Amino acid sequence: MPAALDPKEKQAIVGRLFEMFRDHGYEGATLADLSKATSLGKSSLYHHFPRGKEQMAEAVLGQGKNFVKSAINDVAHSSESLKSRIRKIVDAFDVIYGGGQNYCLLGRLSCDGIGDDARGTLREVVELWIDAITHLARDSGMPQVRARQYGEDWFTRVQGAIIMHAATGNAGPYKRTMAALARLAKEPSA
Amino acid sequence: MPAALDPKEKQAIVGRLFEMFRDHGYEGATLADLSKATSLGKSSLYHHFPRGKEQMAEAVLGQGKNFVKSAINDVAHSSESLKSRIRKIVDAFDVIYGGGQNYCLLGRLSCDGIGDDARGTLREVVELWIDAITHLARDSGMPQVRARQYGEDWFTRVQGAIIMHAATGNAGPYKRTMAALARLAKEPSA
DNA sequence: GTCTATAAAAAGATAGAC
DNA sequence: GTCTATCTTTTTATAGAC
Repeated sequence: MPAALDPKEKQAIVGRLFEMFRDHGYEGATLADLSKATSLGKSSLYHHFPRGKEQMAEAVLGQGKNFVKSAINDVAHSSESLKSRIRKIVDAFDVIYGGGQNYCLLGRLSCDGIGDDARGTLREVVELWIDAITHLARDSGMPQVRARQYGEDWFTRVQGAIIMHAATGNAGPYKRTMAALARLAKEPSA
Repeated sequence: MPAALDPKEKQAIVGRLFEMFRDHGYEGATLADLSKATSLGKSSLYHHFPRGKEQMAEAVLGQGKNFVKSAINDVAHSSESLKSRIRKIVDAFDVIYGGGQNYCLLGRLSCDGIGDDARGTLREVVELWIDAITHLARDSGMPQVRARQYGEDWFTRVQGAIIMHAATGNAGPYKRTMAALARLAKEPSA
């Protein structure tokens, strides 16, 4: 059990690692970068993550999973009105993506050489995300198969929109993607 | 003029570099990797690309630009029927993306630390791509503003579909994205 | 134009003191 | 739990022979 410091502190450290992996990718984030970002020496990082970067990526994806579970999936399955759930979810995405200007940790790491455990968690996060949107689409009146496709395609559009912004600075696709989700609450079926 | 070998050979070398940058990203592709992939010693690579990886990435993106220009943009603006143009373009994407199983060089490098010249070329390639799809949408009967959005959003979906496949192995979004383009030829306006 | 050899820098990882 | 110091390996880059 190499963890024995305040969970709050640990979470804050993982949060800094999160930003580094998100912004620089797995290969692009060096130990020196991660050390500086956390204000911890390299040895301290190894104390908390004995298996090095690989374990740090796992922790970061675990935090991402917690976020998606609580701020996206749980909200989608809550008992609030469809409109209210969608608004909260769009807001959550806007926060984590800075209105479409940030990179996405999931998209970034999905093409990188992360370990098998991290990759498994990555898949779980994506599934939680898609399941949430599928549920919203279902509640808007779509039949199951179509709702599932909607969920997959909406995830797809978000990921692509992040790349679009990175490549050209154009945030239009991101905005339209969020607007499309909001329309689910207004149309009998989209 | 550090280039003085058969243009065909050079093109083949850049093609191998293309695959390495596409599959491993800019940071992830090491000189050792690139050397092995091209069957050229590191010194030989520096002979052809004196500024190292940065210049290699520029060459690779230049080749990508040529491809998008000739196999996508020129085709979109040709005098063939809309249906025929769309089929050729979908086929071209299927070849370069292996039916949605390959990574995309553009998406990959757009988040990496490439140099300013390479980034400029990257933007140009994306613009050629979007312009091509916009032109097809226009020809299908869409008004200009909507057609441009269609082009941007279609690029977005393709990029996202590549990430979806990388993250989960699901090629559905890629297939649906290609199918959506094909539908442009069948509907009076989509 | 390509190679072997080598240098210089950076990255990942560990030892051991405090 | 954190640090400084150190070590190993990898990566980038160059020199110089062929």
